[in-house]
Amino acid sequence: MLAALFLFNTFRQVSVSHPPYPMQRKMGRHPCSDKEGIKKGPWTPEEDIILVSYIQEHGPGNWRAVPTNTGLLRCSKSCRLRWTNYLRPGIKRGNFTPHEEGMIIHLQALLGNKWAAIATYLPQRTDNDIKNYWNTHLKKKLKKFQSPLDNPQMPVSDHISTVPYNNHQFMSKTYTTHHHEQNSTNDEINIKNQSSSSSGLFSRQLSHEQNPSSSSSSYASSAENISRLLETWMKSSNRENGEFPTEFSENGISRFSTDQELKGGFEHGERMKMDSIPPLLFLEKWLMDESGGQVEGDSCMNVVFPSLS
DNA sequence: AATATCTGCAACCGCGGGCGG
DNA sequence: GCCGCCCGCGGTTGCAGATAT
Repeated sequence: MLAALFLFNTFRQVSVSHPPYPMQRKMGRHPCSDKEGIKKGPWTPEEDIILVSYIQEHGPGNWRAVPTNTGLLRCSKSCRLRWTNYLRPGIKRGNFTPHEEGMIIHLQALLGNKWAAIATYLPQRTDNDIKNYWNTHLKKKLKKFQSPLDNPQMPVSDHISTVPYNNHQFMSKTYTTHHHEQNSTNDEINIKNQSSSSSGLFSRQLSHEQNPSSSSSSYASSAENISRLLETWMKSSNRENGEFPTEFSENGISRFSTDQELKGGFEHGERMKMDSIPPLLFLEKWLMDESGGQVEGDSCMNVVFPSLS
């Protein structure tokens, strides 16, 4: 337990003095809060933990009260954004699959830049992620095949269905079929109605939406997000003083592809890569080792997030 | 190796809708 | 109906890292 407390306290200190996140930077104008003492820019792991702990206890919403009740020096808007775009349970990060790409392309063609509406069909992705992916990847891809779009006789969906996406000709079959069943003034409701009576991709997606396991306030999922932050710090600490185990595997599968990966860590101010970070199990294992087996499973979580116990 | 340019994406801003007083 | 507050959305910014020169 002492080791665990040491871990948490050290984490707090390290995250403040040597944040793995980039230092706070200036961004745009300052209306959300021109008030003194309101912090902006990237969130630190410490802030993330405070926010997640609070939301776990009180649930999301009433964002205005969050900064007051947590002591976070952030405006309510920033808290909400951090939660919905990053810390919220069930968020999938990393590369978009061809399936997801197809969904986005076709939904964008149908709905326009209604990212929130599009995101409802990709429950694991945030509207911000989808928007970013569209602006940085898909727009360019589609541009390459823009010449057919100059033909005004051709429906938009037909143009898009001609895009030679690697392995998902399924897009053409499924989506355009649905699209042709309706006129050009489709809206979200029409799509839902269609999908509910078909066995296509939309319906599969919708069935997921109707059983949104990810929408429940699953602490485990939320903890996974936070665990990423912790693990990054732990990697960094390991590099500096070597007091963490160099390998941990579960079910015979190594959590780290290489020793170098584990020891790599991040330089101060280096930007964090969220994709390649292993789960909370590493933290559990280390706490267990350090505590002689006294801290494990839920106890681990209680140590890291004492407010939840 | 040094510098310039490009890319990805977290976080910001302003606007508008919903709601209660 | 008006006002203020809260929240969600879409567009934009600016930095870090990657890539090109």
